[in-house]
Amino acid sequence: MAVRYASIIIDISHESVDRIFQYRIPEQLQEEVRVGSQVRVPFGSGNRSRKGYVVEITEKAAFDEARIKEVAGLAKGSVTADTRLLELAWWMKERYGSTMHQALKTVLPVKRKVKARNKQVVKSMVEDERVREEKRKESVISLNQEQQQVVDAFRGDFDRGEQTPYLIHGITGSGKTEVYMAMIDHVLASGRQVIVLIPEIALTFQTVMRFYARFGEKICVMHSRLSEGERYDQFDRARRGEASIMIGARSALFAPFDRLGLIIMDEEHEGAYRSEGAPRYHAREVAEHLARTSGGFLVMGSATPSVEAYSKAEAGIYRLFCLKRRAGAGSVPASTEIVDMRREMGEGNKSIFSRRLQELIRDRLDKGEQMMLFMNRRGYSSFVSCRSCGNAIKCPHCDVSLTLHNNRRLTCHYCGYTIPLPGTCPSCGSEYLAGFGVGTQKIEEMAARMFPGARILRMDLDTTSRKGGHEAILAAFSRGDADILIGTQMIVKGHDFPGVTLVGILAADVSLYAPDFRCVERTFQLLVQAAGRAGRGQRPGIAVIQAYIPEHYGIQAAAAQDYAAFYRQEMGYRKLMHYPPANHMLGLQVSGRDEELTSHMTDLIRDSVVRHFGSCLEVIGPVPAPVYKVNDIYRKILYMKQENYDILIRIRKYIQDRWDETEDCKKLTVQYDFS
DNA sequence: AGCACGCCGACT
DNA sequence: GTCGGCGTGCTC
Repeated sequence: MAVRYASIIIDISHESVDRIFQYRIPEQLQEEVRVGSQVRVPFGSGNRSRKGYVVEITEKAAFDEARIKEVAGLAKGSVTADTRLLELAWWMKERYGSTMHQALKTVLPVKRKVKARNKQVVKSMVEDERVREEKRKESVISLNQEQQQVVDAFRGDFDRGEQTPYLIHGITGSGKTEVYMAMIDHVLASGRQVIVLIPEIALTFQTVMRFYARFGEKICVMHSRLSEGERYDQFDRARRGEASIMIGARSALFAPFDRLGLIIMDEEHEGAYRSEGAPRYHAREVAEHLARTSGGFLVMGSATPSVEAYSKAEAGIYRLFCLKRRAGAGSVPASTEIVDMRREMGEGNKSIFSRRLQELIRDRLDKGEQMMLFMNRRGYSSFVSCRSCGNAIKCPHCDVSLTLHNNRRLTCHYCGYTIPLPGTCPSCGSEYLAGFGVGTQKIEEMAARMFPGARILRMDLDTTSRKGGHEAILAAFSRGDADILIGTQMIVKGHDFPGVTLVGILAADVSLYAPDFRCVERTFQLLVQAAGRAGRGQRPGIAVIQAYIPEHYGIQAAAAQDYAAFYRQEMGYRKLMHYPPANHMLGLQVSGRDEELTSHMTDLIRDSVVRHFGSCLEVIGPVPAPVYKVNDIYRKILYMKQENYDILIRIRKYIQDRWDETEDCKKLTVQYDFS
C-alpha cells in the first residue's frame, strides 16, 4: 500500500500556525487515523508533542518528503464537536467540489484574535428579569389539535431514535413556530442541543426575541452582520455548553454542539439557503447529512415547500405533515382575486393600477386601513432606450441594460457602474430617449398622483441601503405612519402587519419567464407569501393579483392558494424537461476575462465529458450564462443531467482532476452547482 | 504559541 | 573571548 499522509491542523490558538501541516501515517496507525481524528504529532524544532486534527488524507506529499515527520499516535479524548465539523468539511468538499481550505473556512469559526472579547450580543437583549418572566408565560401558547398532532408524533419518533426528517407544510399563520418551540422543549429536556435555521431576511430582532422570551440565555445567535469576534464568541458559548440552541442563517449549521439532537429549518424553500461562495452547498442537504451522522432529527417547515422537498415527502423520504388552519383566533386566510391586465388595457385603462385595485385602495384609505403594493424584482428594472435607433443603454462591463434611478442616474445592478442620464443617445446622438418598464419609484410617483393625501412609504434597494433603513421603514409602517407600503420582495418576507387588509401584486407574471427552471416555483412562492400578508389581524384581507397571462398555472394555483395543484403541474413540467427533482443536474460555469479561452475550455470539458460519460448522461451546452458578461468577465455554462447524484459527483471529480493539470486553469474560474 | 537563530552590550 | 538581551521567523 502506498504511503499515506495526513493533513493536520495543530491545536494552538494562534493565527500563524492556523494552517495545514502534513505528517506521514505510520503502518500501525493506518486503520485508526481518519479525517476528523485527533492525533499527537511532534511539532517544531523541539519536536514537542502537540494535539492535531486530521482534516484530509492524501497519497501525495505537498512538501519536501525528507522533512515530513510521522504521526506519533492517537490523542485521548472521545469524538468531539470539532471532529464532527471536520468530517462535515470533508464531506462538503467531496460533494460540492471546493478545496479543503474553503470547506474548513465555512465550517470552522475564525480563531479569536488574541484578546478583544465582548459578550454583548445576547446580553444587549437582556431586559429586566421580571419582564422576561412575564414574556415567558405569554410565550407558551397552548397548541391546537393540528399542531399537537405533529408534536406528539415528533416526541414518539425522537424518543425511539427514528430519523426520518419531517416536512411541515403549514399555511401562513398556522403557528409553525409554536410547533418548533414545543419540539425544542422536548429535545432540551433530553439533554441534547438544537440548531434553528431561519433565512437571513427573516432573522429580525423580533424573531430572535421570540425565542429569547421562551428560552432565555440558552440561545445564541449567528448572522452575517456579526463581526468575526462576535461570531467566535457565539460559537464558543455553544462549544462550552453555555448555550444549547443556535439560531441563525446558514452558518448556524456549524455550531460546535457535541450532542446535537434537532435541526429546525424554517422557510425551507428560501433561496438564501443556497450558498453562493465555494463550497456552493445547500443548507437542506447539509442539514440532512448532519442530522443523519449525528443521530439527530431534521424538521423543515414552509407554507410553500420547494418542489425538491415535497417530492421527497411524496417518495416517503420525508414524513409530511399539514397545518391547514390559522392558529390566531378569528383570523382567516385572505381572499384572492385575479385581474386580467390585457382586458384593462383593452377597455382603456392604461394605468398600472387596475380599476378593481384602485377601488379597493380608495376604500381602504377611507376606512383608514393599511395596504401593501408589491412589485416583483424583474419588473423593478426600468431601462432607457433610444426611440430613434432602438438601442437600450447598456453597461459597458456587463451584459445588461442600465437601470434608471430618480430620473437622473443610470446604474448597473450587477457591477454598480453609474453615469448621469445622458441628454442624447450614445449610439446615434438622437435626443429621443425614453424610459421603459416600471420601477418602484415610478409606482410611488403614480400612486401619489392618483391618491393625493395618501401617506406612502417605499422600500427597495435605494431606500434601505443606509444602515438600519430596512428596520426603520418597517417600524414606521408598523406604527401606522403610512397607509401604503410599496416595495419589492423584501416587503413580503416574514413581516407581520396586522393592520394590512389589502395586498396588491402589480405584475404577477413578470418573473414567470426568467431563464431558470425554478422561475415558476419562485413566482408561485412569492405570490402565496404576498397574499399571506393580507388580513393577518381580525379584519378580513384581500389580495389582488394583476397579471398579463392570468391563465398560467403558477398564477392560478397561487390565487387559489392551492399548493397541490401547483405541485402537480410543476412536477409534470420538471419530468418532461428532465429538470430536478425529476433528475439531478450539475451546472458547471467557466468564467474568465479572455472570451475566446473561456469558450474554448468549456468546449474541451464538454467533449471530454461526452467521451467518457456520454452514454449515461444528458449534456446541454455550453451556453452563455443568462448574463453573459459581468464586470468584464465572460461566463459559459454546461449542464449535465443524470438520475443518479453519485454519478454527477464522480463527473465533477473527473473534471476537477483533469482541470487542475491544464495550463490555463489559472486564468479561468470553474464553479459547480448541484441540484 | 513556543522555540531557535541572530546580532549587539557587559562580564568572567 | 563569551554569556545573554529579546527581535525575527519558522514550525510539515
